[in-house]
Amino acid sequence: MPDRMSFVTSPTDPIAEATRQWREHGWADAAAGMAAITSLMRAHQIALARVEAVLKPHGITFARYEVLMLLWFSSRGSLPMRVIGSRLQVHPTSVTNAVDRLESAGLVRREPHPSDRRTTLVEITDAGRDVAAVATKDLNDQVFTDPGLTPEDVAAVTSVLETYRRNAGDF
Amino acid sequence: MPDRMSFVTSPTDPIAEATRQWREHGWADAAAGMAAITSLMRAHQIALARVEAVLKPHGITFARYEVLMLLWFSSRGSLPMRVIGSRLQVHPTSVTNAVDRLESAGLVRREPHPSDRRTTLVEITDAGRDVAAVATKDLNDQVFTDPGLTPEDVAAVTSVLETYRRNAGDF
DNA sequence: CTAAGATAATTGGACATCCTACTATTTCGG
DNA sequence: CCGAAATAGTAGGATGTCCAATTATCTTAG
Repeated sequence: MPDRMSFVTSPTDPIAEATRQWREHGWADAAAGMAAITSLMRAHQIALARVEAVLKPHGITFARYEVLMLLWFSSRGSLPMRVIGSRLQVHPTSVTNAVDRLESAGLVRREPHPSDRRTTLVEITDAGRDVAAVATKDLNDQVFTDPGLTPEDVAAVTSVLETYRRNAGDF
Repeated sequence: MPDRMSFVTSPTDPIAEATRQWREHGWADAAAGMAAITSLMRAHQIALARVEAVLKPHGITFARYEVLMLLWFSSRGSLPMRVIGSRLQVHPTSVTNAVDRLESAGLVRREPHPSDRRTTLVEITDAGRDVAAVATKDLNDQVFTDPGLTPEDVAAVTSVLETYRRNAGDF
């Protein structure tokens, strides 16, 4: 009675299935790379959803959280837009977007740069520091402390992706 | 003259810097998980940009490419919208969006399901098969065959992310 | 010292993703 | 066998990301 029990059988991993297809079509040399990159896409989707779910009650997204933490950790509590974009490796327009929303929520404020009038400094507010602290506590407790892998696997994936990022010129 | 040579010094990895901050703030237990997940976000960004750059000349995005490949590999060349969403693990509205654009480009067509009128079948066209074939060749040549990591690292990251995905109920 | 080039930020447009309805079917329990 | 519940797909809205173009402001070469 295999059908009655089908709910306990593991469906095939779509990526394993794609790998099989790649080999069958004569693309064996590319199969492993395809699997790695596709895995990255899916894993990202899963991780992002988990993180966003924790942040949602605090009224921020991961993109805005990253901006907030960057400002929180900065010595003056403020950074130029440009620096934020370069640290987070996102397009200047994404920074504008994130800062717009953070500013509307009162978590940061824009200040003119004292010596370069092209530059806008983004400064974290007290409310921003509060949100950053509470959100970080929740993220640490609910996601980062147990991200869903063994500590060995966590270290392994971080290490390999560090190599990948360095090779890509990420830092 | 360290300043004159600064262009050859490696700037600090923002993730390594964040890890240091996490430990300093007493969140050592969460530091590794934070680093892993943040690495995943950055690596995803890099990989997606590379893939999209290759697909752009073919007039498709990675999201649409995945739909196209799923249909190409299917025995009948067609699948219900619902199945596409469940294989790719994306929201039904994302499938609607991708299929709308693929259909506008003539790469797929919507057909009524013969027995269930709620269901829409998406069928790949000849033009769709052509685009899938050429785009795959380019992706294999320009990205997947040499994704930017050693074969060992590629295997390692794929394996760990497979565990991650399985733990998350991805398959 | 001025004009050309570089840099900082923003605006507007294109896409992808999700969520919350909402409609149309199909399935199923009393 | 009929009405409630489940399922399939879509429309509208929010968010994030990128690109191209624009405005303002430095910087620098001649």
